[in-house]
Amino acid sequence: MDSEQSFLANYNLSDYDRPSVTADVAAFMIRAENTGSYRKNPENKLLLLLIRRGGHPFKDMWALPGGFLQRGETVEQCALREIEEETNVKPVSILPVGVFSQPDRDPRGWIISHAYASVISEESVRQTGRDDAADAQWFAVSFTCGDDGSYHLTLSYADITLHAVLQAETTHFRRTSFRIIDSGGLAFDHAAIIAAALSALREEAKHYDAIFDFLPEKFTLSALQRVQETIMNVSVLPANFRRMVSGYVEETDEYVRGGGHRPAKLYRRKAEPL
Amino acid sequence: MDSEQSFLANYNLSDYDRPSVTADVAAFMIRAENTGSYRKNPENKLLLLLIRRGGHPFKDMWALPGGFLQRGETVEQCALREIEEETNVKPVSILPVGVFSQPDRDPRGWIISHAYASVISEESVRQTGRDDAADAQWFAVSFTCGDDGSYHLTLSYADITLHAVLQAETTHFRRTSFRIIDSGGLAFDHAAIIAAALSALREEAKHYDAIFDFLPEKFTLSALQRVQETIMNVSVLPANFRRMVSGYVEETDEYVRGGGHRPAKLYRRKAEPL
DNA sequence: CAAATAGTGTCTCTAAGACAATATCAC
DNA sequence: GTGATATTGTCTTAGAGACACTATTTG
Repeated sequence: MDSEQSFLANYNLSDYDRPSVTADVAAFMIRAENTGSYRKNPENKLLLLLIRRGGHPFKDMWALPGGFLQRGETVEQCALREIEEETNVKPVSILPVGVFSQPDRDPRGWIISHAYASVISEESVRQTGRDDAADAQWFAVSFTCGDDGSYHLTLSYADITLHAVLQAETTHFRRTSFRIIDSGGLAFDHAAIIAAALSALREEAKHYDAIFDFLPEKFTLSALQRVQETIMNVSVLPANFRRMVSGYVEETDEYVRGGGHRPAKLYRRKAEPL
Repeated sequence: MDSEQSFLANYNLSDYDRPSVTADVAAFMIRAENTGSYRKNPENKLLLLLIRRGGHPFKDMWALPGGFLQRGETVEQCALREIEEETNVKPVSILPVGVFSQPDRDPRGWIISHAYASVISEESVRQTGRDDAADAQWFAVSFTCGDDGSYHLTLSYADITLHAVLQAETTHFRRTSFRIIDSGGLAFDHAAIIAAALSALREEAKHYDAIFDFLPEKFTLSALQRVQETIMNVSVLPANFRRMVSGYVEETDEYVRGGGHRPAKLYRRKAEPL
């Protein structure tokens, strides 16, 4: 009968078969683009960061940023590290999306991926983000649901357009997973990961939880509403939106002037929603 | 410049440092225990399956069933396999709870765990489950929240009582994780996994989504209500509960008699809630 | 009949959606 | 003034919680 200490001294994990473990991150940002008129408010575009693969497999195709889990870090820390390495920006928040472990999902071998969605504010990218790497680009996102449970994911940057088609499948506990019909030129199973990340992001936005991280500390309520509408892809009446978020924000005494219309009060996220 | 084929032929994943990967499952069951009176309905007990560890580390302590991911299966399939190996019952449903990857969580080394909650019906355990293994037992669960965000998890079976204390910590996106204050004699970080699984189960039960899996195909609405109340640890007025689940169930033409009171109609889960 | 559960009806309150109306700026 | 957004108020409707009431069985 041996002690725990001697057991552990003789224990060798490498006796067992092990997969490689990665974290892949769908990093989202919203860019406010000015309209022609000095009166009108800017229009929002939802953007997703993609990396052009330099090597095999899926060479020259676009993929989510990600990388292998390193010893001494958690999977979440790995995801944060990867996104920071790629953008030089610390994401405001990170959200677990799911584990992708189909044995054949990676032609290199047995690799399971932990998917995360992360939110990056435009402000932080302007301040510290490098936009110089040609292999990393922000793609405009369109994600629409057909009436038969099919989803269309369109990612576009300059003259590049990736169009993926997915089929939503409801698993237990009304969770949905996405089966790839057409990867649209995205590497690995990343089309399905992106779809899952967008669904997770929308689920959070429902409760006004992901939307603040896209904006600077102080914001107008209409800017917050545009973020909400950009993510959810539906529009809300301003009066109702104000009432609904009123519990999550607090006034400041500052205003935004110069818009050719009534100045808007700046708000701040309230620490304690209730 | 080499082709993708030759790249993959020379690619060797074992060049990289890899963790071991496990799935751990919190399997829940509800047992209806008859009261003394012939009139009264049975009382429900929420049960959790624990395994007494036969070897180091944490020898002789209680732990969640689980095991290493095998080549060729997904993490979810691994969780299902582990719970089926242990109980001889195929769980009705399985729910991802989180990934636990703190580097020091397992004294054997670098092991990351994928936690699942699963629901098993009492009926299926009575039919095919072996209850003979002395190292696998169903523990009665009590999980209560203090007013300061501390949680008390009490697991009891016969004369064994495990009492763990945890601190809830709200991470981003109002997800809560649990920090172990006192493991209460549970192995590894399983106290935190169990707390997370119970929280996830309650979250599902809010939408009447996990509760059907505890019951046989046909059930009375009051039995369904007792399941809901057992999981959520709150009581509801019968009239309101009936109205709220009315969209999720459909009538059968069968009745349960012999209860010393008005017979109850049996219901069935409705396939399409809306 | 008594005790217990099964099942229905209805009141109130709140929250969400729709919409009307006013306020305030820059040009 | 005009065109745009900012902001407030109110009407209606749907759903949740509370509660009163009826129905039905078995010892």
